[in-house]
Amino acid sequence: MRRLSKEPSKTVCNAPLSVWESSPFFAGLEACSLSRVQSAARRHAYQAGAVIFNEGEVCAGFHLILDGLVRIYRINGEGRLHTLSLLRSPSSFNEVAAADGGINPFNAVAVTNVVVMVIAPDRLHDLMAGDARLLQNTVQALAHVNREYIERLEDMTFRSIPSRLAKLFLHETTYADQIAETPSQLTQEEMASILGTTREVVGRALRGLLNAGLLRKSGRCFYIVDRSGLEVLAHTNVLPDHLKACALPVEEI
Amino acid sequence: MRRLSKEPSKTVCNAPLSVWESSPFFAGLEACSLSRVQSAARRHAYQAGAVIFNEGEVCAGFHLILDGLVRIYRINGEGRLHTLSLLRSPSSFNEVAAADGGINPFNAVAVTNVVVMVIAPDRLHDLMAGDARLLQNTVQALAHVNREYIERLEDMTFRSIPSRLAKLFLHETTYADQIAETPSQLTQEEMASILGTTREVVGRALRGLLNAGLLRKSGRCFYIVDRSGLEVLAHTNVLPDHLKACALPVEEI
DNA sequence: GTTATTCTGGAACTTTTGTCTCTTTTGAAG
DNA sequence: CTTCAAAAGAGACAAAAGTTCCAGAATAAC
Repeated sequence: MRRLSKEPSKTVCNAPLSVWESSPFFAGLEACSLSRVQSAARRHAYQAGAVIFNEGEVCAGFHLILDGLVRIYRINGEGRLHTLSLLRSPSSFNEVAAADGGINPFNAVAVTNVVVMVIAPDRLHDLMAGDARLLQNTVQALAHVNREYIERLEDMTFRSIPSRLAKLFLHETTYADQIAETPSQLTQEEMASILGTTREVVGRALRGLLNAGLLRKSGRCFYIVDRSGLEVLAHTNVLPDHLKACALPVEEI
Repeated sequence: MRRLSKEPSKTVCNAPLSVWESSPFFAGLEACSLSRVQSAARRHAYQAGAVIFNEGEVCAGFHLILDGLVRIYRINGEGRLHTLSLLRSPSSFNEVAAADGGINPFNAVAVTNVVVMVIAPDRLHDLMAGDARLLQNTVQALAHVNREYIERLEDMTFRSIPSRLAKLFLHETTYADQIAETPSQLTQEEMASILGTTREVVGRALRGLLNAGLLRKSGRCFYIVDRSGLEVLAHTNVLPDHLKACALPVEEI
């Protein structure tokens, strides 16, 4: 995880209001309403690596990222980790538990040093009761994450790993809002945890995409060579015919 | 799909109001508000097999099932079908598109003859604007489906097919609200489309569960023999050690 | 009843993914 | 510049899932 940049972004602290306004959750609120929201929020800071909250615990509330990178993930019995998203400012998370007051549906850790604003579920309910626009925004935001999960579910159900990887590089729809780093910055381990597989498998798939001429590599970074080829792979689950020969291991050509 | 019962349920028509009241979406609304909602809804009837709406089309609105069985599904490029849920009264569907006014995120077809009440997204927005409780309910409902999708996503990411099958039989959390038929009534084809795999693979997994003594079969119906064994399998992804020998093909014992 | 259709059982095989192991490369820290 | 740890490359193998095929059983239609 070395290559996820550890430097805090500088832009935020100069204009803290803009973070609130640029979050779809608080977009379009009247000034007085927004300041009520802001005074209901508590500031929390976490060191790199620190746990923000765990899955299954009583609702940790709504979190808005001011600074830093946050990993949202689940972990299964065998210890395999599935990264649902990597988020940075002005993204928010845990809207679902904040909305229904239930347990946290996933884990959150600080990848870098992180600063978040937290609104407790009770406070959020009060705020929503007093501001129809905020409630509207919540509905919109929940609908949005919902669509993202449906998309992810279909990826896991139907798409091969090379196909998911192609999609990650294109960071289409599903990943666009969620993955904070460009794919070329991610380690293979990191990609594997996003795609729900292992490092070795990602490595193999990357070699395939290189051989097929869809990507090229410079140092450890990958760059897109053939965007339309990646799109075909992402959408159809198979390499286009005219690229198949290139994708074969060298000795079989 | 023969074995999904085609008989309409009888209970509904006698007390149409109760369907509205028993839907979490409309629970707790004041009488006048509820009747406003009801007058905003339009009744649609579909014959068995008829398309209710398609994925990607402009929002078909909020649907509340009065009678019959509805399949919610997605389909991929190669024609494989993933059944997201099988719903009957008083379930509702397409809340997400109704809430954000976007395109339908999935397909819906009538498995049996179906009667639904449909509220157009604009009308729903007006209703929500005039009733805080309805808006609250919408938030709750969206949060709920969200949790279900996170759960399904993890199933697809981490669980083997025997494990998912065990979960289907227990119809835990995720499936409890969604799967209208008891698993023993579903055809293997149907189970496969729910689990995101093929009929043959389901058949193999079922034989495994039979051999392991977790299920027994009578005619074409399966019954649970060892609930705790199924739970272990559903949660850990592997058969408990003391059952492994039983699960081996006969000639290897 | 008989026939046709749908559903199931199951073998044999291919492909994909996961696992294990090892070496090599890279970049960061001293 | 050297040393070290993390990351990547890669082969060999195992396991799981998908595919193809055909035969037999159950149910619905006639």
